[in-house]
Amino acid sequence: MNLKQKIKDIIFLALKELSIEFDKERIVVEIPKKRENGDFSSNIAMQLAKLLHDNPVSIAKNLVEAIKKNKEIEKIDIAGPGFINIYLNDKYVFSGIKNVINKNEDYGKSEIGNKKKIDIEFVSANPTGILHLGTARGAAYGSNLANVLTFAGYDVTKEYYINDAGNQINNLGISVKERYKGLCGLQENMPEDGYYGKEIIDIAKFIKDNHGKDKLETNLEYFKKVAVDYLLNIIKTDLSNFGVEFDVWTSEKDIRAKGRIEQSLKILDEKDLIYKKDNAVFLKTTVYGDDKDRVLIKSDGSYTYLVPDIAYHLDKFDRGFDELVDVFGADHHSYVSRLKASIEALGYDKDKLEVRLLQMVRLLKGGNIVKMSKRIGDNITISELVDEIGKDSARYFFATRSLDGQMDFDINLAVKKSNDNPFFYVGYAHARICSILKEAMQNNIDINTNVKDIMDADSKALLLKVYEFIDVVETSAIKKEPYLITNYVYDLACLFHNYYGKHRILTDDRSLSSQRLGLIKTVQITIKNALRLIGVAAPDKM
RNA sequence: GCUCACGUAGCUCAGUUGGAUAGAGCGUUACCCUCCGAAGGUAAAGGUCAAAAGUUCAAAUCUUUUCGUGAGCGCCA
Repeated sequence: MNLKQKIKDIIFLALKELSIEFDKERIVVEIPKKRENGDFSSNIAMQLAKLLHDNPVSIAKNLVEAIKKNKEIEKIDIAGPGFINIYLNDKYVFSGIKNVINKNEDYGKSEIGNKKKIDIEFVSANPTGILHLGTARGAAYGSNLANVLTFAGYDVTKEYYINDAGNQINNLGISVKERYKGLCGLQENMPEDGYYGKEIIDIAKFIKDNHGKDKLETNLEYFKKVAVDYLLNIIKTDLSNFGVEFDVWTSEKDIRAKGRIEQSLKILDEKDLIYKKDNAVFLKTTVYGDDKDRVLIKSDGSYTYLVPDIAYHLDKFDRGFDELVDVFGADHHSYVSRLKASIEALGYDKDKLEVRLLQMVRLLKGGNIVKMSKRIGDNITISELVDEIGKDSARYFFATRSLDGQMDFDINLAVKKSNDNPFFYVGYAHARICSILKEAMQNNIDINTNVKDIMDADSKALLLKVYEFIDVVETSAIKKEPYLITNYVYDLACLFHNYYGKHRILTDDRSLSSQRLGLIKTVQITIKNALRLIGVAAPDKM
């Protein structure tokens, strides 16, 4: 149960009782920063002041009378310019402990998603190199978002789009072939826009080790295929080690083979949205708000990147999703308007596609910016990241940041300061609780969920924080901002550490001890569930 | 020049349906282990919320302008 939502309901009913018309969704209930301002507070009276031509305090007075009647409410104040501060009844609050413990790993789950089918496409890095730091951010985001949405009751598909056709793959094939020629003792002619990563040489070596010089006369298709397979394999392994798994891998080649391109072009042509100019074929994206029309077929007869992408989105829409999410790097932001325009041109609702842009990650080494480029190959790969600071620590780090705002990642600092990582702070809270629970078990002290003797302000504050989890999950899902989970779990850990310092859990009083155990068990469950959503395992001991 | 982000403590960042005295961590300083894990807690110091104007009971938050930082502006993807 979402307590904040419950308070909204109570206020809504009170308004009804006073015959005041007000949209329920517009009622604002918040958790005050200061505990003395109530467990929950609302500015509803101030919002209504203008509407009712009355002063907020007198509106609040009437509302308070109506709200008071609910048995869950202990006390209600009017403060300052007209805030309504609500305090919940202790008995009511503490009776929820049982529920949290019974639900255990399902605690925090919500139904707001209503099984809505949603497709999240992320990473989708071209198989022309190894995944680096920048893609790690997108990988973490997409994976966390999928977890949160699933927990909130959505039907989620995680999808990776493989650009395994087109120009870049040609370049890849050529690069590998040239490296191979080099290894075979021939003159190497690496193209200027080729790929210079170490892994390209590895692939060439791989071919040479298996086939010697037999493949020197083989056509480019062979090199392309070997390279793509080889790199995809690494990409899958690296993602898996980073805790990121996909449900669907869609290949551009397959999309082309299915005739999706011809199908898209036909639809656009029938709508008269295509025209020829300067020997090229243009799509009238300006009709749908783009700055200028975009080329679909170049004057040399080949497709631009936009064509297979339109075909791909057509394919996704036809698979029956209620909503599509694309996660792109900020360097593709100008692409959003033409993609949306294209979707509208196809006759689909462009608002069903939500594009999330993630700002760039800058890599620092000892305070200096390292230029990251897949072509040059000077970068930190995901696997190096996992090796150096650990999967959980890395995942936690990316999860703390919202998508907007670029981030600097100093690898030297990340390694050195690993003990100061907030992940350890949260993990430590969990480990501490586990340790206490273990100690209790050895002394045959059971958990008692029937709490009645520890209804002090600190216990209540801690428990209310636990209850906030479900609201955080819902907000995080609606806003598609998984970092809210990280913020929350940090706050929860902070409250717990504070509580631990002030209140001894296990004492000579066995009854009191077992009640406190019930309380901290809810904290442990919540931390564990929250961390699971961001792909991090909660440590039982450290 | 145009488009999109961002600018909050020395550093890294929360504060995003406008709300009460703007908050954490790191770093600095002083305390707290006879006792469930001190990878912790308590406290101090640190702010013109980039700047200005506007909207209103109320602005870090919304609007406009200016400055700064980053990304993009292709018949590349």
